[in-house]
Order: sequence, then structure tokens, then C-alpha cells
Amino acid sequence: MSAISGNLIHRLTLYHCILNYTVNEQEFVSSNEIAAFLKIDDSQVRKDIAACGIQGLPKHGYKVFDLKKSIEKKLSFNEQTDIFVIGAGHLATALTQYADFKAYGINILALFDNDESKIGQMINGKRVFDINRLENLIERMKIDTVILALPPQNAQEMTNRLVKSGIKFIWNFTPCIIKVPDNVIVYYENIVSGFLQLKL
Amino acid sequence: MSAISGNLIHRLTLYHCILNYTVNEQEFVSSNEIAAFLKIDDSQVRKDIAACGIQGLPKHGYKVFDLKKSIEKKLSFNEQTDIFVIGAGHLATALTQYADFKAYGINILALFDNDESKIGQMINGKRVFDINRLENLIERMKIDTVILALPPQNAQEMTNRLVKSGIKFIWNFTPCIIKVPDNVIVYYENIVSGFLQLKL
DNA sequence: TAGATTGTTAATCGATTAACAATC
DNA sequence: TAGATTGTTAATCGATTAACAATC
Repeated sequence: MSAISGNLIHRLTLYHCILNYTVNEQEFVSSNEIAAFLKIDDSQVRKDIAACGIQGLPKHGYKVFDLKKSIEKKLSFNEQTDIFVIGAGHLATALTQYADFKAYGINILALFDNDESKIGQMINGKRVFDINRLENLIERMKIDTVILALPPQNAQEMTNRLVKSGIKFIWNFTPCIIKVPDNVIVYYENIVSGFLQLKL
Repeated sequence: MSAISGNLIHRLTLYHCILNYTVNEQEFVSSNEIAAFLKIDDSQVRKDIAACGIQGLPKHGYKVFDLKKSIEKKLSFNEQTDIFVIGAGHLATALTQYADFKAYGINILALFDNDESKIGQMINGKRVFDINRLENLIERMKIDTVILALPPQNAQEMTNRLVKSGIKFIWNFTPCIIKVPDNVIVYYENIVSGFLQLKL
């Protein structure tokens, strides 16, 4: 299975978002309608949809429900990933409360922090654990994916602990470059870059 | 001036991040060193750097300080954008406290919310205003850019108000597609797409 | 000098756009 | 049928990678 490019992923999630609205409103949607929402080329929309392996109906468009399902399949929304959040600050909290992560296959199980006042609290139904229990729980629950959302000065040290515990995927929300072995994958969630794409 | 592609912007911000560490450690940095951090091609790093209009020194590499400055220039980090944050929840708070937004040209002036308990509070030195004062303050302070970080159900209605008030750039953190006129630019900060790029 | 690294060209690759026949 | 929309090919465009001469 060939990898899906970042741009395609981004567009498909936006199409999916549109379909969430329209699924209760109309049976069919055309490539033109979707393109108009996002102000992009309609022929690109058709290409993207074709990549999801679904067919439309000339003169009508695509069945909204089926199209939605096919995007979910293409983007593996049904394959749940159990995930720990490292840090329990505002960003971590915001992510934990984020609308319906679970619908996208993101299953947050718990948070970790070293702040006594946060340990033991519940955030949107998820417990904040003492960071000391990190290694133990990663092993016991067989976690391989984390969200890194802690102060930058601790990012590399924490990364080292995570890697040593067997973490393979790090979704990094800190504004830091972290060093990891070749078998560990990091995605840099670079907030500033979104702003620049808006303005430049 | 031709537009800078999203991927290039993303890479340049990561290079810049690396340079922040190395600027106090070493005078020169090679394309190979930068490439190794991010596990990308060194010849791509040189191409990207060339796009910033700076020259290196064969056998030594690039002067860290100069390279850092040239990326800042290319990405307009010095041109401050005054910005309002619509919403004052955890995400809005996290963004307002985000490490050094100002160093990237993002100057958050104030937040807005309709929650009585939040109005009047200070978040990282920025006041939370009553959402009723939005139009008035946009006009008075000549704001054209906002961060949209509020519950999805209010996104479109609030967008309409913003557009009517003259907002031209919307950095949208809600998981919603919003309709705007052609002269308004929206960037969809799609959190889920980051996760998918990590895993797919 | 010898060797490392840039700068740049050419080659490759992939993504986007245009066009239009096929289809319902 | 006439017309709208897909599906797909071809054309274009841009981004990435490879290669290597130029340079310090």
C-alpha cells in the first residue's frame, strides 16, 4: 500500500468534514460542490475521491454516505490507536477534550504529569497519572503512540524515556526538534507553520 | 513575490528551530547536519536554503546566525500581525501561552468569549473581552486576522460576524468548514490530519 | 594540496490542472 | 433526448533527488 501524501490527507479530512454536514441534508454531492466549499479545483476532488476507490453516478455525483465511509476507510478511522498524552497543561487538556477524537481512531487513555496538583485529576474522563508511572503503564498497556505536550525544556529528556520504553510514534506538539532512533517516527505539529500558510 | 509552498514553510520553521539550539553552540552548520536532524535529503536542505537567498561557505557550511536571520526574513517573522483570539477555552489559552508566538510575528492582543466567568480575566497578560465588544474593537484596533477557537456549533455564525466586521484572515482551529466570501482567506488547522501523517 | 561542502544543473518523480469522451 | 457530471487520459507544473563541478 503506497503512502498517502500529507496534502491528500489534509484535503480528505476536509472533505470528510463537509460530508458530516451534508450527510443528513442530501443524498448526493458533486465534486463541484465540495470544490466550492474549499475553493479548489473540482477535478482534483474527483481524483482524490477516485483514490478512495469509490465510484460516482454521472449526472448525480457521489452518494454522501458511501463517500464518507470510503474516506473513513482510506484514512483508517476505524482502526483505533491507544494513546497516552505526556503533559496535562492547557494544550494537553484541549486535545483531550477535542471534538470526537475517537471518531478518527484516536483513543486517548490517560495523561501524565509531574505536577502534584494535577496528578489524580480527571480530564474529560481521563486520569492524570504521575509521570513516574509512565514506563510501567506503557509496558502494561502496550502503548506505542504518544502525544508530546509538555514544556520544551523537558522534551528531549522525556523523549529518551519514551523511546527506551518502546514508543514508536511521537506526535510532537512542543516547538522542539527531538532526536530519536531510526525506527521511531516523529510528526512535528508545528503551529506557527499554519499561521504562515495563512499569511504567505 | 511567488508564494511559498506549505511544505517549504513547514521545513523552514523546523530548520529555524534547529538553529535556535545551535546558534550558541557552533558558528557553522552544514546541510548534512540539518538533514540528519529531520531525516531528510541534504540536497533538499541546500535548495531550501538557497530559496532564502543566502550563501554558504564550501567546506564549512552556513553561518548559523546568518542562516537563522535569512529564514526569519523569508518567513516575515519581523512583520508583526496583531490578532484577536475568538474563544477563551483551553485551546485558546494554550495558544495564548504558546512559547514565544511574538518571535514569529504573531501578536495576540486579546481574547473574546461569551462566558461571564471568563470575561475580564487575564490570560498570559491578555484580557478576555465580552464577545459583544468584538465588532467595536476590531474596528478601533484595525484588526484583520483572528484565531477561531470556539465550539463548532458557533463557528459559522461567528465567522459571519467576523467577515462583516472586515476580518480578512481566519486561522481556523475548529473542526468545521466555514463559508466566507472570496476575499477572505481561511487556513484550516486540522489537528487530526497531523495524527494521520504520523501513522499513514 | 586533499578533502569536504556548497551551488546548480539535470533527471526524476509526483501532484495538479485541463480537456473531453463516456455515462446516466 | 439533452444536459450534467463522472472517470480518465494527457498536459502541465512544481517539488524532490541525484550528480558533480566549483570552491574554499
